[in-house]
Amino acid sequence: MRTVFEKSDAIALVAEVFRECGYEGASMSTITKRTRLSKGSLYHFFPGGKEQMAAEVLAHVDAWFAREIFVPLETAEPRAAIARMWTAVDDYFRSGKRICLIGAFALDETRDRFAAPIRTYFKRWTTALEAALICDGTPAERAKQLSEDAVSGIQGALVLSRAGADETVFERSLAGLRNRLESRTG
Amino acid sequence: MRTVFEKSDAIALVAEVFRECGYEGASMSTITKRTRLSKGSLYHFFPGGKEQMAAEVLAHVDAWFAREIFVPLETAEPRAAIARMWTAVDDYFRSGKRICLIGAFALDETRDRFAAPIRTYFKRWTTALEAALICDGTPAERAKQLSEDAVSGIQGALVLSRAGADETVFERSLAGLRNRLESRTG
DNA sequence: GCCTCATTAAACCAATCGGTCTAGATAAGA
DNA sequence: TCTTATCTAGACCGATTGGTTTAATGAGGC
Repeated sequence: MRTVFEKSDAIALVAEVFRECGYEGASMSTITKRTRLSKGSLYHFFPGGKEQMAAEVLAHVDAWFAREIFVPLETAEPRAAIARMWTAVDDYFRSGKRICLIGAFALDETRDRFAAPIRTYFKRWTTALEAALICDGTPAERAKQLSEDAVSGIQGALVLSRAGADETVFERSLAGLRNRLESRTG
Repeated sequence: MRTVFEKSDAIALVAEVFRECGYEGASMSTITKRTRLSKGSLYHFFPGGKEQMAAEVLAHVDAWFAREIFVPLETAEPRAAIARMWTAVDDYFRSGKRICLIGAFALDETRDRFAAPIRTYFKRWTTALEAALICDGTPAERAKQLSEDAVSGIQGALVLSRAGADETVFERSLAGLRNRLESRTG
């Protein structure tokens, strides 16, 4: 049997495997099994092998966040953009059931392989949020702290959620972060 | 040449390798190289292999936190115990240069292997902190939220710090979390 | 000084790793 | 319809994986 994929499908499928297993934990055989893509297909789309797969997956994730969150924060009306950010985040991480690939890569030595895209992703997120807060009238110093708190709070909520202490912890944390951001903004 | 180790040394050394590489990323050859322990020694101390190493490392980390943080929160005077927690955390994570092994394990499928100790660690931390806050006069609902915020905030700060966006982000985040906890407590 | 036994070093193993290659299937253009 | 270029399946490769075994080492009790 032969099933034909497009590269964009392949990226999304491979992304999910990296998200679930991490870079080292995702072996080629795991990837072929879970994506149903054969090695032939994978090496056709990604001649650079596993490293290229991960690099393109990171770029794909970054592009999603840029489009849905960073650009709005950078260009749209601050309050609307921030509100949109919260719903996009909750949506993307499926209420804590899905983790942040880039955050996970940052924790172990995988970071060394992809240092630049990882740093850039977080830097752009905090900077964009900070700018939106300032634009909305928050003092610069406070805006910086609030934006870092929000982004790092999201990452922490994902860890706690995945740790399985509580099913509802992600939603609750997100609501708390959102509240804190809004009450200092308005 | 022959160097003799004790098991407790072995656990601490192996822990550092898991922390840096993650469970899957830490191959036996990586572990032998970085710890300078031969396979013979490792399998002598941990007949159950890599899985037993990780299990004992998790127990070792949990014991440290229990002794230095959880038990004080559960039994000592709340304010002193909370103050002690912050210094212990900053110390343990070396100002963000070291990550939380248990948090990292929670993110990928390694979690499925060690679900119970991972869940217990975070549950005990949040519960102990919550109890200390209540004991100090914080309303129950608020105490729950504050304790979750603090623990997840620490995990998030470690992610951001390792992502390398900023050298000082961990200290700054920790100070912010501490402030928030104290201002609502006092 | 001599045993004893916990501990170590390193050769060794099957299984799996990431990666290559080839033969065949198939869609699209001429 | 025939050709061509793209894509897929899976056998195959050497290297590395987690794990086992065996012989040697050496500290501590006698």
